[in-house]
Amino acid sequence: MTLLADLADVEARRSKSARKIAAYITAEPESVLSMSIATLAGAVGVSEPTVNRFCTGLGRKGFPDFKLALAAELGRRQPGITQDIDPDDSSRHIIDKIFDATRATLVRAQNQIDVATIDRAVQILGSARSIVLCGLGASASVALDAQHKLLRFGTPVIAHTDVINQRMTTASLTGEDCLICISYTGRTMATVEVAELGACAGATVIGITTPGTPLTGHCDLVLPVASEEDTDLYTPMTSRIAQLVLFDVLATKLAIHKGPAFSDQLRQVKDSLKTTRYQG
Amino acid sequence: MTLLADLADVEARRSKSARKIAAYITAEPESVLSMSIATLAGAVGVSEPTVNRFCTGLGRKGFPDFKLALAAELGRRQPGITQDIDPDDSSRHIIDKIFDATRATLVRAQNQIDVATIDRAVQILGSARSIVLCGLGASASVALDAQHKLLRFGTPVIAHTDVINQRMTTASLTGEDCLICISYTGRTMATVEVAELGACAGATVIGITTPGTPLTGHCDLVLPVASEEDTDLYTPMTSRIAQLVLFDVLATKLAIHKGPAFSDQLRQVKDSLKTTRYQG
DNA sequence: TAATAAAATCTAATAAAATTACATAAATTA
DNA sequence: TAATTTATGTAATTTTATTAGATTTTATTA
Repeated sequence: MTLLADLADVEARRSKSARKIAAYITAEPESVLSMSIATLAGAVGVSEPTVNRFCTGLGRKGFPDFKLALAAELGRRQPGITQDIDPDDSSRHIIDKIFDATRATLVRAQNQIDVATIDRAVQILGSARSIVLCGLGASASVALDAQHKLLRFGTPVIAHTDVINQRMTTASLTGEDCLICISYTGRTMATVEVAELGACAGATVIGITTPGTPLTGHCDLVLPVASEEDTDLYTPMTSRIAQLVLFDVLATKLAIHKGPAFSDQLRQVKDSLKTTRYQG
Repeated sequence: MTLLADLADVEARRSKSARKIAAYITAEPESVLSMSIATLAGAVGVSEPTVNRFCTGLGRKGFPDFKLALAAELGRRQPGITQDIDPDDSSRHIIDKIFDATRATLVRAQNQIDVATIDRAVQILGSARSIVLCGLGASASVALDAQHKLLRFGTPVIAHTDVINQRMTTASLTGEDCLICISYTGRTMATVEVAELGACAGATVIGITTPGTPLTGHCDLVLPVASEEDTDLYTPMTSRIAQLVLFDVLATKLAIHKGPAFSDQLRQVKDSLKTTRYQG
């Protein structure tokens, strides 16, 4: 179910008209849902059969079937309404609400991701001499999770969750090093100061935070994380989940970036753990 | 979840034919997507205009529009099939695949949750004298995240990510303490041994792991976490996300369990952080 | 560069599907 | 039980999508 991604691929592989259609649909997919094949053909400037061939070419039965697939895809992208938790809710309700809220956060984060920014971050991580991760509170465990993911790449990486250690390490970074500061609020003074220290030391600073906050001022690159919470007393903070998945994306892209020879190293790291486990 | 919920409401409010239609669609919504209005009318045993009126009665423009809404709704419910990541995938594809895989894991975890088990876990946590969290590797950051969530409840809680410290602490637990062991594989020897130590010491042991693994043997209560991975080299480990959300559920239920007086304490903890942040 | 072949696209005709108008039947109420 | 409202079905109409065949565009080769 990667219809929208397939649409992006059309850009390269298919004919001129197909590209025009794909571009139009990518630009405003929602409006296509309420169009007939004639309306869409007119809007794009091609004939109806061309639109129809476009749909069948993408593996659909026809235009209506294509619209259904598009609707399903968009539905997945549209965050459901996140509802506050009521102390009187049943356990089942609470579970559903928390999972729904988490999914909604993921959807928002996914929509927010800019491919070019990710690619630049991967470039930076791939060429960094060392990587330092800083986070406090909930962001501390995100930093540690990221450390665990990045360890396997061979590049020296450390997550600091102690303000003193963060400052000591950061102050002695060089232009070849990369500092990743994680803060959901982007306002934690200690973390902002660490980012500033890192920037002064010449390190490339990547911020994983809410855009437009004090932290972003000291960052060379900001990976925005959807933020729309802290409204309700009981609803948990879900943005850290989005941050974790963001690191999943970075680590995965980095592994691919390193090339096929590197996959042997990944396997070695995996194998190194075998003796620590009871075999199934 | 508007449309499917609306369908359930139809049961009560609308006419006989409308109920028949709603029942049919509720029973197998996916198959309706590939039906024409005539096919559906035939399957249900009503006329085409009746189906049409049913759709408009639910606030849709007509049958095709209804199908689009249904497709969107189903798309939100059922995460796409998790696809392995191909090194040749575009960045957009990789991002979508990772987010989809994460959502799929969440859906699986959500379906797997047993309300009674959660409630029992909350009971245990609520009455524990102290809580010890143990995890290694990826589970270490889950333990730390859980610690961060549980800190605000006042009960002494600590996450250990060092095997020696884990054993030392665990061995000296009492029957009033609670030990939470986190391991996605359920086969990490060190963690299994820690669980055993804790059980011998008399502590209540909660395992957050895959059912049917060595770890579960030493647990008083197992919170299962959907596991279906490690197949692909590049696809990231998503079960830790499910574990985090599981802790969100536990912490939220615990906050409610503690009663309304406790919400003041929650606010105090929140307020205690204010001076560490730049105000927006 | 011109001739030829392949493809992409369009116009027009056909088929399919959905909607509307109107008639009939069922249910509800006085 | 008759009157009235509401629900449902039949058939006609309209909208929408698909197919067939002609035409143009693009690519290929002599």
